[in-house]
Amino acid sequence: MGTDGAALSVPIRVLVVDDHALFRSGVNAEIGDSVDIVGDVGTVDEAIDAIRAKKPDVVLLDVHLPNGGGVAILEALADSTSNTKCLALSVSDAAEDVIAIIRAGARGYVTKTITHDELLDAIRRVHAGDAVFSPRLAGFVLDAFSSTKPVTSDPDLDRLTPREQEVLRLIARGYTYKEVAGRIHLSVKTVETHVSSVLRKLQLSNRHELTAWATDRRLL
Amino acid sequence: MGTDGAALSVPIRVLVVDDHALFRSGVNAEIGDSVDIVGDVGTVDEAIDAIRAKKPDVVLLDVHLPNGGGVAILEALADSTSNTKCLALSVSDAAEDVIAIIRAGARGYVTKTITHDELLDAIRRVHAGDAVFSPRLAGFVLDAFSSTKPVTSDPDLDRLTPREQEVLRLIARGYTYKEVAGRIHLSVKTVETHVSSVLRKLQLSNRHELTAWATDRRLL
DNA sequence: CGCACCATCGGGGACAACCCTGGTTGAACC
DNA sequence: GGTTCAACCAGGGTTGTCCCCGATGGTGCG
Repeated sequence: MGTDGAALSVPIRVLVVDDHALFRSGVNAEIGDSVDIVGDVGTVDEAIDAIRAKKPDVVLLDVHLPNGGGVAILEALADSTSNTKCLALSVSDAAEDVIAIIRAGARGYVTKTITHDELLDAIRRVHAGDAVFSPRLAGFVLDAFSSTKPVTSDPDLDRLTPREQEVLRLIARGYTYKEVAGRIHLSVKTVETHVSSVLRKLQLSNRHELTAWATDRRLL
Repeated sequence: MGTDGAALSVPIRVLVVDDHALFRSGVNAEIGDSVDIVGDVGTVDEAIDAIRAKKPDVVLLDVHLPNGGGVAILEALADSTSNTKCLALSVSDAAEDVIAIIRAGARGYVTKTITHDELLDAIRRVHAGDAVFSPRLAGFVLDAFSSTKPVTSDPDLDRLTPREQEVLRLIARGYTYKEVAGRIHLSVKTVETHVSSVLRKLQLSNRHELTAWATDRRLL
């Protein structure tokens, strides 16, 4: 069914980016009949130029390239308004590779162990706006995204008394001492005392660092 | 092939959470032969209790429930060390629903238009550690993840002179006037002047709002 | 050339932030 | 009953923030 689907409508215009010429010609031979391969290049700079010039529908993008890798290409094109989709294609199944290139804007990530039909399907789905991942890899992105390091028992935070934590939260949100005092019915001087001991206990020097500290731990 | 794959090995233990009893019995009838449905519940509290007690392999989780929805269940279980996977199952295909529940820790999201076989496949893949999405929905997560809304031509930002933007960046990072002055070799008074005009042009009242404004636009 | 705008710098003042040294109360613990 | 600690409050001082008023040069423009 692979070839038919593409041949019926306008074929998808694909650019292949990989620093190994043999691999590029392999891709060309495998899927060249089913999609319109508008070019194949081997360097970051060539890729950027080719994407700007030919505006392919989908870029088949190798992750590991000299001079910055696929991420460099995606970042260079981040501001362009084209609707070119990028599908990362790599031998690596390492979480950091996947996360880096997805964060840079790729719409999918498949390993080079993929079959002919699966690759065609992936290209079509990316072109249609879906995200495509080899089975295990999607989990990496979710792990990074859901960012669930609750750190329920934060040793630093535990050293603060309940009242100090309460004040900390309000200060980190940008309220002045006076506003905090009014909000939890204290005197300004008491708020100052609490903030001082919070700063001392956390080894911070001012409320700006405190805000950064709090946002780091997501206690807002 | 659906039934065979499950019957061969130990069947996957599934808990169904949905506030509509009819839907629960529908799921039960559809896939009860292929997986081991260890319970079906209709409220957040029941779900939390049931997950703790029965430790299912996969929770089929409705997104929209009274008292907090599926997100509340995921958050309540975030600290538990079980390896129960949650697959969100919803009528909604809204980006905010998808992002919220994935951020809370769900490992997949499919709409209720799914077919019998697709649902079984989704359950198996989630159980195996993959992430599963209905076609269009994965893109929502990637959009939220790659956080690439540079807003290169921000009209507000353009109204600032280059020097003002430079000072803005440093102030937003928490440096004091004195530190900014030392860093770009100006007098403190000049820094004050620049900050004042930045605050005036952006209609902000203090540096806390400025920090919030800057982080909003990711100019750090 | 006058004019607007930018960048640089200053004085003075009001207020907020931060630190220090105190104090009182109440609850918990030995 | 003495100790310890959280929570509350106060005075006084230094520094930082933000605003007002000004000033000087440089640049580009009609």
